Amino acid sequence: MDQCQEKVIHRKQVEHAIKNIPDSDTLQSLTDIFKALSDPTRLKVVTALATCELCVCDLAAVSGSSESAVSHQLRILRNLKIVRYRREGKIVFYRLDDDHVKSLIRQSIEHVQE
Amino acid sequence: MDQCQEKVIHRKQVEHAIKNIPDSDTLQSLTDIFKALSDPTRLKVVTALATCELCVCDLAAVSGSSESAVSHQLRILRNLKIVRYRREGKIVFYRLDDDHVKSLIRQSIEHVQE
DNA sequence: TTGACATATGAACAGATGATCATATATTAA
DNA sequence: TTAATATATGATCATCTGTTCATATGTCAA
Repeated sequence: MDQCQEKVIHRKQVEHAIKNIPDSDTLQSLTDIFKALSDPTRLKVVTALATCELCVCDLAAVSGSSESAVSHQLRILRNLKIVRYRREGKIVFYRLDDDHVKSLIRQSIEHVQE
Repeated sequence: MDQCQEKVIHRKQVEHAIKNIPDSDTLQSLTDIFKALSDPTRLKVVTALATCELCVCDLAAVSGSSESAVSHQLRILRNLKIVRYRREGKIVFYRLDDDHVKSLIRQSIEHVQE
């Protein structure tokens, strides 16, 4: 936008295109959520949690990875507010924080399978 | 699924959750597309292309990165069939391959902005 | 053909990422 | 309190990623 100015060939279209790019906060949120879902372990965890709440041990079994690895990934998902958790004694149950991600994945699957 | 079997605490839920995880081909396609959209340069390029076709130089200006960097990213988007291109003389015009990604991003923006 | 321009690509490098292992924390039961 | 269980976390490390720089390719005009 401020570089390569004299080389821009299609000025009108470029200006229009720039307007369509989300503001940097939105852009950051988008890349965050896409990145969260771009790892197979995390995507398995999230799709599993789309059915019901599960504990860390369940999620390790479901995703086929170690409990430690899952726990690390759950922290990432927690920080992004993609999952919530509740503790019940020794066990921590995770669930999706809301249904946004669920419907996003559902729609993505439709796209991919066409 | 085949490891940590004796530690699984909620067998029923785990079995149900596993059924909800997409098959490995679908999973791969999903992580591919999410990964493609998880980089700010690529996401800017894709959202820009949601308005109209643009050449590499335009996309460099639009995304605020070098033409070389954009070209590298465009190859990734090309390989994933997210963008197409056509050459017109010296200039190569890129556009979205279909509207799937466009609507996916549109929906994601709604999620993020709520 | 030569030169200029638009784009593509390979090599290299810094930074990010995800798994593992060891260890720490939290909870419960004995 | 101690031991056992479930989870969390820090350090480490191999791998992956995205950019830059140099160079190659393709196209057109002179």
